[in-house]
Amino acid sequence: MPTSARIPDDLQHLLPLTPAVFFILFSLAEGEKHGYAIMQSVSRMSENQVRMGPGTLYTTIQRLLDLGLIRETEISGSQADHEKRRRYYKLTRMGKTVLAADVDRMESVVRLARAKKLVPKTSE
Amino acid sequence: MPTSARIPDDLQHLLPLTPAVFFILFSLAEGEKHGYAIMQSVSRMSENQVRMGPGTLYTTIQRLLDLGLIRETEISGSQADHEKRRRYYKLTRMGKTVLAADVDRMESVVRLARAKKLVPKTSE
DNA sequence: ACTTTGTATATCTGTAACTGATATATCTTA
DNA sequence: TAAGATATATCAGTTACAGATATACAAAGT
Repeated sequence: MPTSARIPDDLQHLLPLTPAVFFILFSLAEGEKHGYAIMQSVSRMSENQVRMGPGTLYTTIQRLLDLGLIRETEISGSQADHEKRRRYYKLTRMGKTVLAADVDRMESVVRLARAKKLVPKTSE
Repeated sequence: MPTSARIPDDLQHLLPLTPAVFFILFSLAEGEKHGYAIMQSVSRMSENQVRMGPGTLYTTIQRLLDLGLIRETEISGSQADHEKRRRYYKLTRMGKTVLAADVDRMESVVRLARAKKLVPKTSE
């Protein structure tokens, strides 16, 4: 299994991921996107529970670039005019690893909660 | 089922819970605890991944009190001397509801991630 | 033709949340 | 009696986030 790399010490402190970071990484796990598309997909995925304005979006994107969790892609091939101003991002290998680690962590928290019957299911 | 109340608008913005808030509520879901015990249980539950110092702990406790998600309990009955300075807290009904909502949210995120195969499992 | 709405990125200011250090005091154990 | 664990509290600094504002172009309505 290839993507199972360990997380270096200087990124360990990111876990657990903050909601904004998590959703951006999670959104990019679907495939590469530009900023505005990330905003929309976060709204959609969270059923409008999470409202991420441009302030949070673009500053967080910048931080994730600096951390090396995402990177900007060179869009090749034919582009319509309106696509020229878009800036596309994708997860780096490290970004995938960090995201996967946090999903695993969440899964074990949920399992623990259910097992101990600490938390009743509210719906479904 | 009784604990399935809806979350009022003024608390909706708390979701998704920040890591610090989540862990304190989650820890108290096991039963009432004092602050120091919360710190220890967070370390234990997260296998030392989450390090919550006294700064985060006590300021977050104060915030959760103000929000009505936890409340201080009157410890009745016999107490050893060293227990007198402890301050015990427990989840309120609203605290349980908010925690349950966030666990549900996490569960659906994990399910979505696995279903779409967005995120490979790193271990197990 | 013009106005509104949507797309798209960026920045700025203020606030909320978190971090680490420091302080204080008691209890336990060596 | 000194050290380390228990226990709470506060303070100063930083990080992360939120909301507003700005810019600019595209699309669609009237």
